[in-house]
Amino acid sequence: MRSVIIGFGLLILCLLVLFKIAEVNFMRGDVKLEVVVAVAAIVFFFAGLYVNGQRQKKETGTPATPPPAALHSPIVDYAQIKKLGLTQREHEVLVKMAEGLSNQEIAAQLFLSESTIKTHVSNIFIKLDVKRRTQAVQVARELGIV
Amino acid sequence: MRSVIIGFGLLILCLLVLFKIAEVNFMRGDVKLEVVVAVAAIVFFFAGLYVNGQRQKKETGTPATPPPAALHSPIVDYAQIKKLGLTQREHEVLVKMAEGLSNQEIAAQLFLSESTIKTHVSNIFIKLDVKRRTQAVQVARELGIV
DNA sequence: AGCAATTTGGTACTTTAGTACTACGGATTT
DNA sequence: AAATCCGTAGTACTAAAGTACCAAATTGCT
Repeated sequence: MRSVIIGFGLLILCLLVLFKIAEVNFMRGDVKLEVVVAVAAIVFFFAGLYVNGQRQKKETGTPATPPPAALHSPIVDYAQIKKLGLTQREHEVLVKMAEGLSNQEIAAQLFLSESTIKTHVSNIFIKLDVKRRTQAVQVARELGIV
Repeated sequence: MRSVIIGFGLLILCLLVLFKIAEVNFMRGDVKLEVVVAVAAIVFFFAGLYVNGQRQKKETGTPATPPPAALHSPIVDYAQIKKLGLTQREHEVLVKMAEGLSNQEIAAQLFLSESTIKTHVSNIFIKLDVKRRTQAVQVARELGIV
């Protein structure tokens, strides 16, 4: 968390510096508007890539912090998910289910119909070999996929 | 894949339009350089986020170390239980609920009728301030009482 | 281009969960 | 002794969950 704040601080600082440099050069007529915008675009594009990359790293494994009795651990065992044959969407629904949401609430959060959620839920049950959602959550926790 | 191309095409189109609008307005002095750059920065930042998100979706397989994850935490916070006003029986039912059992199954295991379990479950919901059993389990885990 | 898997959505149905009461015996407290 | 809490159980109802199908559009892969 601290590194994220520091990182962002540095990024903002760099951008402010670049900004000033660009402004000065632009006012002198050395640089065109297009170039300034393009540089900003490229920098932020990669900033976006980097930020998302960092976020994904946490979910991909890397026991950065030892188990502090974490509740919904960010450590997700993707190998296990693959082994079970769970799809991206199904896993997404499973996580929402573990958060205690109803089918209707999950549908609203994912901008889907309740029917779709029910379909996903049923498929999850088959793949996890369970009969109820509470059981599914229990198994999912045991397998480290939520 | 096609949607990505279409999306990028639209994005580029929008950017070109915005670009021209910005240029015109900028030349007229209506808009400041900062605003133009900021808009470009924000758009590309989210574009970066989106692109990485799509990319990550494909790489689901990760040979991460399966974290055994001590599920059945034997550490139960009795002070918390008391604070919530949960009785022994209610806590007992709550534990069974967290194990993914149905009301019927809990009734069978505790040699009670399903009606009794329903009564307990309803009282648990009131005390935990939740609406569904999955939510109750989630809250119970957070509070360390299961 | 074509096939398999994924995602989304639907209908119709059964089952389980949950709500809102009531009631009663036993234990504990006042 | 009266009041209160706990545990038990019931009825009658509504809401949600779950099952079993089907179907169509997308996407991934070859």
